[in-house]
Amino acid sequence: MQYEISGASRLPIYRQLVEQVREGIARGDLKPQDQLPSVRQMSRDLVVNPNTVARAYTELEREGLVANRPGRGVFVAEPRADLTKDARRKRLIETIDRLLTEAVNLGFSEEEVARLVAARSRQFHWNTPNSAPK
Amino acid sequence: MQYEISGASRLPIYRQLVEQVREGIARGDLKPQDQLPSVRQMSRDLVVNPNTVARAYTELEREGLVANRPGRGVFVAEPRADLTKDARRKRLIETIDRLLTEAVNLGFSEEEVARLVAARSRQFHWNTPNSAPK
Amino acid sequence: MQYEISGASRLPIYRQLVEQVREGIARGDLKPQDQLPSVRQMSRDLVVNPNTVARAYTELEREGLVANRPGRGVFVAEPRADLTKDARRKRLIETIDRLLTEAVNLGFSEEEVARLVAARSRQFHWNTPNSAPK
Amino acid sequence: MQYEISGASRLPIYRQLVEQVREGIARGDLKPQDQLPSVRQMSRDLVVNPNTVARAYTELEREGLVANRPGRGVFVAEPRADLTKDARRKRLIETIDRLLTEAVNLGFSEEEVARLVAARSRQFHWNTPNSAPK
DNA sequence: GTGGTCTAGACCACA
DNA sequence: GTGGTCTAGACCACC
Repeated sequence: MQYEISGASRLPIYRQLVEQVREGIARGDLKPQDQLPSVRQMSRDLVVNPNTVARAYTELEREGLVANRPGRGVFVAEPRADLTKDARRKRLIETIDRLLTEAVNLGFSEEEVARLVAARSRQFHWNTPNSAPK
Repeated sequence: MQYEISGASRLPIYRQLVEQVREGIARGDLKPQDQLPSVRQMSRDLVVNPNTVARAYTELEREGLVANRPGRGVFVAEPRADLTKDARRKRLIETIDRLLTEAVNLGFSEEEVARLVAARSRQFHWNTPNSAPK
Repeated sequence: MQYEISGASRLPIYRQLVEQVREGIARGDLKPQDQLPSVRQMSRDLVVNPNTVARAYTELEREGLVANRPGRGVFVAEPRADLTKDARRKRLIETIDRLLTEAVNLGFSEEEVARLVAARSRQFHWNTPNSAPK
Repeated sequence: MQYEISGASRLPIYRQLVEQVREGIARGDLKPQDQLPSVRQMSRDLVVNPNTVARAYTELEREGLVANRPGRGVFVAEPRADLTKDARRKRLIETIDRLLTEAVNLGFSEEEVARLVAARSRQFHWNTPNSAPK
């Protein structure tokens, strides 16, 4: 996978990295057990401070998306479901409401939003209903 | 409308206020020309500094969602749509991708997301396709 | 670039700063990716409160003219044009009418105004018609 | 002439009035010696505080655009030229530069601006070069 | 070092 | 009463 930080973004560098990994996993570009570049490698590639990369990895580990195996590297974790169905629903609904708020404020119609969501969905790597954690 | 701020949130107070007003407008709880609580009133209610409330209102004014009328109060503005279709689309798609990323990471299926989006949509106050800015 | 604020002006300090940066960009004295003086630097130079400078920068960011990169500084943004042609036209015409009103009240003739506008135009850094947003 | 205040404007009411009279004179809708509505009349018509109207008239008198004849009313003044040609030029150029700054920032081309200025000029009531104060 | 947020408290303009 | 501006000074996140 290709990582890049936009010096021009208002987003802190470490957050840009976190987002890219999160999205990489969601799109299926990163699969469980894939190894991420080492902190030093990544920091050289992107010309950023190693501390900044380490911080991004720490954040991702805290979320359970990657696992740090000391001495060997950082790997994409197996999907876990440490949250209850209810907690996960609640979290998703918050994000959905934020999306709908923005859509209404921007003047979109309900249909346009549904259509755009469906269109973008095709680019993601969905769990089959069966494999979804219960 | 009821406003509340949570000290526990990672979101700054003024952003929490902005979000709540935005959502109030999107849900139709706040209608054009409705008066918002005065800066001082709100600052007393929420026990925050008046400057913090004023900052939220200023931000909302810059977005065109409210109009500050010095000496008279702050009011919900008539909906405008100054942004090009392109700029608005781009902004929405970013939010959609964030949503889908989170949904996949949380283990939801494509259908579940579509269903939840449709369900939550009913609580919002959509523009009719005709009145939507082109 | 040289910045200066006049205590005698009826314009608030932060607006004076905003105007000067806007004009600097329009004249081409400030180019995309140029770094502006840091908040603290500028506040020392002009002997104003850092908050006042920060407010000017925030305002400019909301207009899309500069980008604030936390921890790194404030930079001139790449030109964007998110506003619809209509919204931009309306805004410009308001300013034009204010100009013409003043010109008439000051006793200038139509030709003098046109001539002066043309003369001053040469000092600005125009978009080529092709690169202008449609 | 018809006056109106937009409760929705961010501009103070008295300034809205000042602007309308200024523009009325510049467009030729108000001619020298025309009588303006009395403070009480105007305050009733627009449903605003008489103090607010009085304040607008005071401002206009200070600018020399109207003359208050105590006991008889407020009248549009004869065009005067109490400012030197140089002072008037300087003032106009400031406004022109503000216009050009905004035009460039909004992405207009030099030609578009010249065209728009010419178009709007036709709606104003220009002094003939001869009658212009020297 | 950079910008971002918040508080406390002051003074002004507007209605 | 309303909002708008400014200062002083604090603390935090980021690089």
